Amino acid sequence: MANNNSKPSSETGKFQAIISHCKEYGFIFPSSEIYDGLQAVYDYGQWGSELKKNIKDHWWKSMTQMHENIVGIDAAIFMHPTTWKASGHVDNFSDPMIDNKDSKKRYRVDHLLETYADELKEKGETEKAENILEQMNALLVKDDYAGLKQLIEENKITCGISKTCNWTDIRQFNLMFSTQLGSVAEEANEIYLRPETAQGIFVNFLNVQKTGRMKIPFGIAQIGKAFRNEIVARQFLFRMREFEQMEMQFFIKPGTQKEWYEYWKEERLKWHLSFGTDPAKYRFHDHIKLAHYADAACDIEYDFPIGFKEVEGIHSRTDFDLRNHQEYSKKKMQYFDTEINQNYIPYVIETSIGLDRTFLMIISNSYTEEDLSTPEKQDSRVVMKFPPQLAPVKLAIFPLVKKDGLPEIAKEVLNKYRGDFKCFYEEKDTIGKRYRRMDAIGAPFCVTIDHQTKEDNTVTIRHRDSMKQERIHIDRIGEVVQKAIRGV
RNA sequence: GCGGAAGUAGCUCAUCCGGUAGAGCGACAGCUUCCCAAGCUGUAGGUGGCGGGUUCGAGUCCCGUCUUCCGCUCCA
Repeated sequence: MANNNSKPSSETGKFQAIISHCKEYGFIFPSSEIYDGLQAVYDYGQWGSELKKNIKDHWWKSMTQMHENIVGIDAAIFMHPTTWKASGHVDNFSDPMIDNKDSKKRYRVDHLLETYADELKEKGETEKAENILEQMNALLVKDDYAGLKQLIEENKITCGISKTCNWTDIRQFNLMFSTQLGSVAEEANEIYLRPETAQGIFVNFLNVQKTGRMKIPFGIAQIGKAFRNEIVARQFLFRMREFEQMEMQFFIKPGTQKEWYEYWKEERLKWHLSFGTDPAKYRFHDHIKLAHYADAACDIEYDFPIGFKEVEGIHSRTDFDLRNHQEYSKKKMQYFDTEINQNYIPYVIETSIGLDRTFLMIISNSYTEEDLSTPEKQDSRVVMKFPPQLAPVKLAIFPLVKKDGLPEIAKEVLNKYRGDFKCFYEEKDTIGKRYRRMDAIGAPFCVTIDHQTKEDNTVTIRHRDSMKQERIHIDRIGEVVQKAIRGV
């Protein structure tokens, strides 16, 4: 899979340009920037937060409003610590790592030893290989890092690059952030900030099923923050330590997971394409190596300026989570299916999309630099071609000049529509400058009130993408805008 | 975490061999302007990432530190 993701430098230049644009026009700021920022944490600015909210609303509606068998919840970020034992996050996401001092390469300790064991097996030394793996597992269970290092050194396991056995001490990288619950330090319990929102759904499975009288198959959707201590968190919004997920867990009858997995794959891709994006910008990536909880998994990848990257994951999670919660909590996580007169633990298909990644996807897909030069004059513009439904500002309202009563009429228009959708009023600078500023934040429409408006109640409405203008009656503005923002 | 590069006004950058910072764009106020940025006038913005050292004197030299970018490594 080596380098099919790499992009020419002009494309990484585009990524830089997008990052700059996001900061310059109030979409994204580095977190606590006045203190030099905080690595891999970002804040959403005045237009970014509008865009983000619009994406959320659109997803939420497509799940809970457009499906009668999907409901939403909003579970807390703090959860009982046992949740993460049951989910496997405590044991499966704290990998010991080791670095070779000469090549500076970093390895997962278990991978390093397993590779060595495989080599031994190839040479026919099966017994020795098994022995090493046995020792490794025993040491891993005890978190005996000194012992693991010793095991590596005793066997003279070398780095593939440097061919030396010059290793650092073993260090552990924890996926989850922890904090203390309880006001007195000594009595406080260590709890985690959730690394995924899904568990909030699983622990509420029975509550929702019973109080909502839900019948399988049904889904529970949730939007919320999650936190992960990534080893390397970079690439702008793509890999953040604090991020937001939009997840839906779909509970189904065991044995039907194949069909439902395929169904949701298709359904989710349709959602993405509903933005009018070029289908060639998307691809599925099927997982060969599956996470500990899945029996099938794929990603929907989008062709970012930095290459095809995962935006959404669709996982067939089996009954792993509910079964484990049943075990740890001693509460029956079962559903009585009246059709077959039987109890069972439902299987689950998960769709999990990164909100921040979706945001970055929409931004990347919308960001356009246009050369508008004519023989007489050099000209260019940057325009965010957002789907109108997602645009942070729907309508900009300008008086052509700020006199002759034009601002008064413009403000009447503003007051008429500001309750229906986000409007922006501006009366300074030349009309051209104002148009271009609106292009930069992606407002799909600008209306301009001019002297003719006073005579016949018509205004010009200017379309963002084509820059075309048309003259319409002042009472038709709302209808034109509404039609566009319904049409995603 | 490692290697490389960089950090000067909101943005892009300049300041030659150390002598207490300057431009364009932008912003703001006003003028002009009857529909697509770069007409006119004026104003405000920098303890040169931060800390220390050398020096009569440091944005400029040295050390440390933080942050960002590129590459490597790792991954729900």
